Amino acid sequence: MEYNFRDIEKKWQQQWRDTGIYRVPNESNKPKYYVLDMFPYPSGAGLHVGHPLGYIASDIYSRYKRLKGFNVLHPMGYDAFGLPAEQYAIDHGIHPAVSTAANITNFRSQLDKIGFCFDWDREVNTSQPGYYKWTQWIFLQLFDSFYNRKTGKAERIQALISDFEKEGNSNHVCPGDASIRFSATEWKAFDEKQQMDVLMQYRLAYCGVGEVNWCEALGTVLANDEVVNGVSERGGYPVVKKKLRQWYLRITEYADRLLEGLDRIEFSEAMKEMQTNWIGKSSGAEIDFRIQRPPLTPPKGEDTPPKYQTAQPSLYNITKRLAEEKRKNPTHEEMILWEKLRNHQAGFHIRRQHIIGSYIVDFVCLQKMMTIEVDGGYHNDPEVQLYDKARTEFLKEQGFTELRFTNDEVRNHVETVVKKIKEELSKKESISKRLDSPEVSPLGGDLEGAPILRVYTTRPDTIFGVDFMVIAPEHDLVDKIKTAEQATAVDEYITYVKSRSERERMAEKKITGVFTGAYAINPFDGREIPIWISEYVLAGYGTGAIMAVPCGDERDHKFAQHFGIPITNIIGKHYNGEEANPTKDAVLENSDFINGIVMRDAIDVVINRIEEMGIGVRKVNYKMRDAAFSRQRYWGEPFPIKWINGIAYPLDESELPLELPQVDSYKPGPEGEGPLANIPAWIHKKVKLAKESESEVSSLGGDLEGALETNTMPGYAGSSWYFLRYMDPQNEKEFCSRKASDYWGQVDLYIGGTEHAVGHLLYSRMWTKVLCDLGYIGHDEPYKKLVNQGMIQGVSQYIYRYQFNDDPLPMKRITNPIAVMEGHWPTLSEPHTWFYSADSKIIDVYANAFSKVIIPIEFVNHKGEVDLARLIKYKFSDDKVVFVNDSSVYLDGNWSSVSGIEGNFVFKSTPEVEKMSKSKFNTVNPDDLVSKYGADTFRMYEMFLGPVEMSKPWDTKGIEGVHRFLKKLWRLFFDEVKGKVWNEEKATDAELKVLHKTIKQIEEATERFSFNTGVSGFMIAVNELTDLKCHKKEILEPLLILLAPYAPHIAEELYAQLRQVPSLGGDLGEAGGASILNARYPRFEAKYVAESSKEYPISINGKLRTTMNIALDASQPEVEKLVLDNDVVKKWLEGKPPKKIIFVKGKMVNVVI
RNA sequence: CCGGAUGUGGUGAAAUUGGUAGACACGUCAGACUUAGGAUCUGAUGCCGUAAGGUGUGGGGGUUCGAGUCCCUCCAUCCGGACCA
Repeated sequence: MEYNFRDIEKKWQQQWRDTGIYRVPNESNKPKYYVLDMFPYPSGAGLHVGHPLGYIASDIYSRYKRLKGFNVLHPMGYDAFGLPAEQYAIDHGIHPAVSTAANITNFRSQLDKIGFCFDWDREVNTSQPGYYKWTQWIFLQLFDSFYNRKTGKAERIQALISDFEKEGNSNHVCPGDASIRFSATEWKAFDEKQQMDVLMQYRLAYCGVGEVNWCEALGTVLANDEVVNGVSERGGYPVVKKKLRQWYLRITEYADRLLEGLDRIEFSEAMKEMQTNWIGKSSGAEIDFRIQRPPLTPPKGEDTPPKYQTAQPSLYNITKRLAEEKRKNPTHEEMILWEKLRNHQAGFHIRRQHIIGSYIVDFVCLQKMMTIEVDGGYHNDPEVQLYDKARTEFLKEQGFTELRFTNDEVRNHVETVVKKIKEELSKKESISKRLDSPEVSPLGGDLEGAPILRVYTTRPDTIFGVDFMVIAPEHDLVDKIKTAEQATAVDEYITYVKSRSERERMAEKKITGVFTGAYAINPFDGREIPIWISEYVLAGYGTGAIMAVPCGDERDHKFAQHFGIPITNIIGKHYNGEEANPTKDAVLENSDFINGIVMRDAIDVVINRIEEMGIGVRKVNYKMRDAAFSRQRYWGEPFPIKWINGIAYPLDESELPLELPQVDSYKPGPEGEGPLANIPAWIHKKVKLAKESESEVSSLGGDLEGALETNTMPGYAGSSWYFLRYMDPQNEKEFCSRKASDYWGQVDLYIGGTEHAVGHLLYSRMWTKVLCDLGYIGHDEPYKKLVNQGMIQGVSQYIYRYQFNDDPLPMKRITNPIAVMEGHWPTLSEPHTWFYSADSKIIDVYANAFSKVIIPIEFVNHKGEVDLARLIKYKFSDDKVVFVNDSSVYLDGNWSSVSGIEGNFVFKSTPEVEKMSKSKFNTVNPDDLVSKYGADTFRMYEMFLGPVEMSKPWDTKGIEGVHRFLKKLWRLFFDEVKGKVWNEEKATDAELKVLHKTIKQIEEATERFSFNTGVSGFMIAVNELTDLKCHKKEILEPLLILLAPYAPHIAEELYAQLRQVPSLGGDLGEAGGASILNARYPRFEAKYVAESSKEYPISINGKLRTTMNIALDASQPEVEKLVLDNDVVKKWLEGKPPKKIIFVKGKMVNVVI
């Protein structure tokens, strides 16, 4: 009876399917264990041998845990939305759902052949409405939430609104724009649109404006990897940055919790490091510098811009309405005072209800930088007081003095009030008089709302080493501070920067920049610091401006050297004048009040000082940006959002799933919008809005006409929560019942590649945290342990082609190094392409004349020899080709020797290890291997290759060894001639020892995911049992259970064979335990492997010289005596006594001479 | 440039805490059985050397009775990130 793996595997796969043995219940008294593979995208290319590596590892572990008595969840499904299917649809007109379904069918059949224990009843597919209904639902939760920094959790927008109504936003710094501040009164005065705009700045899923890669020629938006060198990958058309409305996830709010959570999960240090770097937390300070600059030339003509723009531009549309409102409805007291102050009555121009920053002051004299407030009774309200305090601080920071009067004072003593105002005004210097002085107030002159230069630095301690400032070319200040003399140079530079692609900026390390003409003032010593513009400062990070400290920062140093900016040394001998030294351990010099302090300690001193002075704040910064969450594509989840009058309203949950419409074309919409924008029926689709929105909209006039969102969600939307859906995949009422998620909890083991280190893994961690904060699940980290599988690389094969160039007769030159015998060269009537064997010496000699040509690996045998006949037929059937090695020529199907020596009629290719991919012709299809060797062999060989985490090249050769092992195992049970050979005899001690040694070894290897050593453990066991001629059921049955996770089919078959005879040891399995899947894992018993003696290695001075068999319970003196009596030891001692004898019980003996 | 990982026979690799380096396989060589061998089995196989012996885990240095393993330093390869103040 032979090992007929084809029949066996087919039979058991069918049987397992029929009995539903892989179905996992959500209720069980067994402990749970959740094993998950990273969500595959079902690509059209199908699987190659690299893909199942992780699945096999997780399958083995799942089966192992099941045998160990766990209720194991091990599901599989498809991340089915994505670009490739969309591209295929554009190219072939086939609906992505159709091609995706076909890919899935193929994928599934490939997986099935390998014999995985997935519970297919739990299969999910992100592109099916039943699934993406819940993706949309979660999006709505994100949209309806904000991150409360006070509690450190996501909370409902409604809670935020009620806080706004009570106290404005004084307790909720706006994450979208920290300068947005308003009181409860102001909030209430905002109209619907203003309120919604403000809320949008808080939502965890929000809409903003972002830059996309827009390709005019293709009329579409391209992904980053579709843009190569500033042009489109397909077609090579120019790509520009275009601003489009985009959805984002406010993941930055979770930066700290994402960092903190890393301490609680078992990811590799490398992985944690990557995530930490990506989040990029740094702490330092934001410091404001006043800017000094010669006055602008007075504006000419009619269109004089308003002279005093003090409002914060981003909020202007909100505050303006509010100010107008207030001007129209002044309080009684405000009117009284206004009548006394208007028209220069106080000697200066006074304005009322004027916007400064995001605040509205009652009265202001801009020339004197003085504000006047009239307090009503409500200012006793604590929240309003808090708001007033913030405002006073802000105004003070801006250089304003504030006068405050009560309503009573104004009503009853208005003349005294006016007198006081006049006094104060005349006391203060006018800003016009101080324009040239370094004391100029940042809000003065014509600085048009851009008064200060705010920089972010991690090194405030270097404040006295600042020799220049650098602002990003995109910085708002650029146009406002450039001087007339520098204007042309600045404009030219900006043009130059715009002309450069991001790639160029990164690739070339050119030092470029331009001086603005303006100076910042060092707040501590009044030094004038020139302000430069350079592309090395990024607009998106920190404040888009830096204080440059050349002696301590390499880039600053190079910049200073390049432009000849004098360098201040604040670290004495630590700076050598040649290159910057970024140390924190130097003692500061030339640094005023921090002289003599170690830099590390000075950081806090300076931050405290600037905070006292009100010119800066301690600040934590993150590299991480909010995650873009929309795509201008068709094949993704539609957003359940309707736009009405510029406001985004969520749809009612009853509208979910909001299904993708059928389209005729997958072409992008106008202006880079997604294909959905082409469908009027989509845009105008009648939908029900969420309840509150519905009533708000109707209260505004009930115009429910609007437009459905035309963006779709990105690929990672569905994969950010899929691990939850597996727990409760058929639930139509919830994304996952709390009961199910509480039972299954975290994914205990997550296996997948490193390529998702920062994308998927961060996003799904964030989603989990939000869902946890909102109370939908009970844990805030999705994956307890992560194992990264290495990549299986392919081995590509190359041959060498001779480049003809202009030389029509290369033969002579090329053949020169070979001793060619006269008349042996073939006579060619027309030009041929010449290929040279990898071992040809000519290649070394004329290296430049050759180019490498990739050939499919199936034409190369294991010795590296190319099957030329097949290669020519496949690849060069239309070409005239000649193949040459060092002594022979292959032409027209025949080899002939061209040298005196006998022909060596082989043609070799050069192997190279590369990524496995279709384009490299180096893929190996698992289906072929499974049909040739069987799934069990394939599974074990993938594991045998090496540690799962490690990348390694695929080499099909070794699979024979594993196959041989399974056949050898089979022969312990059945002989080809004799048939059944297994028996029920009592096992010997030696046999039991092999078994228990193996139990221990396999169990330990499996526990630590060392599946390669697990496989070799089985090989050793089978080799040893073969040597012992052991065919005993008592030994073989437990061995099969050990093997079942690795090679389930053969284990099940042999187990069934053994069980046709009543077992001696009683029933090992549980209810319905006929299958080995339900068997109980054998218990290791130390007594069977106990030894009484050991073959000790005997070393002399640490070098092994001999071994001796010594009893394990021998004492040190006994051992010393034995060892010194040994001939080899005696020889080395040469009669002298040893200095020392080291004896480690059970390990070794070392004699020191 | 920064960060991470990895360097062990011809190849994939093993060596759980510092204790017999190369287990287990592939490949190669020799042999057996065979009409045949791309089946199966047996033996050999790190390198140098006939041998005794020497030498050997990327290079150099260190700690130790003893280092693939710990420390320092340099080099190479691969993978990420890109000017993050």
